[in-house]
Amino acid sequence: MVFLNLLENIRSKTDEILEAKNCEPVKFSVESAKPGFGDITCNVPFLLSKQLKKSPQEISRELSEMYNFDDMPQIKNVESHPSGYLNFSIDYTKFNDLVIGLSLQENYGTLEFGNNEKIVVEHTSVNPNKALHVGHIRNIILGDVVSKILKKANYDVKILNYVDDSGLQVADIIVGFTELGFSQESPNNEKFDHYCGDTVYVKTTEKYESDKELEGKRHEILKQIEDRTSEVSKIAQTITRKVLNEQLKTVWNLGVFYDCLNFESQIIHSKLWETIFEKLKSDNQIKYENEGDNSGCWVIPADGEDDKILVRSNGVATYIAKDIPYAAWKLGLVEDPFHYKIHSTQKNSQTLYETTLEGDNKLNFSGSKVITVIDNRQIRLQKIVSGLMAKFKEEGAYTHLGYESVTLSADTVKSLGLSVDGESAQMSGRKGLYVNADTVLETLTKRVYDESKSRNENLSESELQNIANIVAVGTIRYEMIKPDLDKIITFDLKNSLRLEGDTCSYIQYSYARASRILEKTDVKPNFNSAFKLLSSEYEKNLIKKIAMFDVHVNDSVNNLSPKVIAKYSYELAVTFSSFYEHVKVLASETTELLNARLCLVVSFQKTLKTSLGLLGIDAPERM
RNA sequence: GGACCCGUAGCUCAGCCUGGAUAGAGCGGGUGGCUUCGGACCACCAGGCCAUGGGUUCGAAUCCCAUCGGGCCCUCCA
Repeated sequence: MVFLNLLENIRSKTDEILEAKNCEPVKFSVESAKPGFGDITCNVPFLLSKQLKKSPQEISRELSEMYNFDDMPQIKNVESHPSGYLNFSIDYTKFNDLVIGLSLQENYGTLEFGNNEKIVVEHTSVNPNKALHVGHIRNIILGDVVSKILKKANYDVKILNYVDDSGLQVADIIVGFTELGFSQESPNNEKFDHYCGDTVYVKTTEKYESDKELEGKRHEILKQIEDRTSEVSKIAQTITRKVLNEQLKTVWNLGVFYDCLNFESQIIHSKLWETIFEKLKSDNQIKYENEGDNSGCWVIPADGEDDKILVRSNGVATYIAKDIPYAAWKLGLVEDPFHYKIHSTQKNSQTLYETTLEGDNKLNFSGSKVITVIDNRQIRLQKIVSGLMAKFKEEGAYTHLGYESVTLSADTVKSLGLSVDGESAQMSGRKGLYVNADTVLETLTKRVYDESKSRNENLSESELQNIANIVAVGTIRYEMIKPDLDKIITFDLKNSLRLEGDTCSYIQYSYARASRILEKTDVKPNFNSAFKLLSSEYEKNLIKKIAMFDVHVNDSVNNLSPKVIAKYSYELAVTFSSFYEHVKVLASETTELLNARLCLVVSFQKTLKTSLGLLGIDAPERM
């Protein structure tokens, strides 16, 4: 910890001063100051104004006299600003050594939040009947980055992907295969998930319009899928597995990996629901309706809303009745009915497990906390689930990490050969209104490849491919993480190809430039030296930005907010770019200064790499 | 009808959780900058009644209420 420590020390010093003055405790802030107002700022004079019946300015003056930084050499002084703030200045002649030293450590920015507590993150959870589209990417990347941030905060994170292999959407493509005669092999080597989504699913649901009898078939098929011994169920198993495996390839290409796949069909089969159902009844969490619209149903009350039906009058459980046992399983509230077997070895060579009802291999993928990443359209249901879990466990044990959906811009819709009313449109699998994740990644990779090739004459084919991949994946990730969770992302194919300004490639470029500096000199940075020579504004700004990494990690963990790290990475890159432009490292006047600056460049690189690493983005040496 | 989310520069957004100094970026527009580490860059200019109206407060883009505009959810569908 660097900056957080500094803030914490100033805070406790301030607390001591307030105590000495016999003040009532107040909740004041100590935070990094805006440029021109010192380095660190505290607003406590404003908050004491009423209590002490003095102006903030007066209090500020009084307090500023009472600080003593003998045990905090990194703080130079504190000044009382005419506005009333207390502004602290950093003594960079001391601060530099501390920051540069710590930034080299492997665990730089790591915080102790989790105590190695087990926490489950579930994300992706896409029906295995189609290819992933840009909307799914937001879910996947958010889930992945949140897991990485939690790991950085020392949680033991288990990542799950729930495979809904027995829903109506799956039944729809099975109808296509069994009733409409679609081939179970994709034509022309088309990726199987694309074939199922783009052709079978769209064509089948289209046919429902004109063929009501066919539409009735889907429910029949759905029933047969749920009977694991049926022929249809076996076809469904084969098809969904094939689609899932293609989906996983896409996900792996984005650098996302899981610990375990959970199949809905097995959850249904495991009778977990029956266990939970009894528990809900005996705990009086649900009630049986004898009259009214819901007569004959088991319902669960939702505050401020209509009751939600859990079990229909015909005795069949609704879909939310699948979510509840699964949530309870994730929290380890029920005896684990599953065994585990290896599904595959992922692209990063990490083993991926899957649930199975056979075998005897026991593993544990539950956690004392659970985070479920699902878009905000499901917020109502997720509230019911988390409300129930709070009653079984404790408040906050089950968290729904929600986010707004991804829509398509009018231009992008038109490029798909479809029409729109407004400026954007919700994606729809049925209407074929979506952009596949693979398509986006391929288009972007090509774009980066061309760009990089035009800038580098002497790079080999494999180097270019590697750069294109790193930058393309980074760009998609960055664009998905950067906006607030509550903001709709309007995806525009053309706009997504931007590589200038506030983009991932800008950030990565700053890293590549740093690499060039280090490469062009024979001097090996010697960190066993003093860095007080780094005294220009550009150098101090960069050091301060490097130091503030932990502040942002802290913020992003506390608020489960990945975008904080995206913003920090960009700011760090901007600060370096300015330094790069104004401080000519290799033209340094003395060897001491050259060495100090080279060390700063290394420090920057390490910090940026770690920060980007939390976003799952690679930093290229050259691009 | 009920629930939730959004509204900040021409456009896309940050800041709002945790109220405080001069409301920040990027794109687009305008100007300047490579005989010096890579121009995917840097430096600068123009552009804002922070949707509207009330309230709380010494102080509101930020908290509360209402209104308007946009989105989304609310099936014995999954």
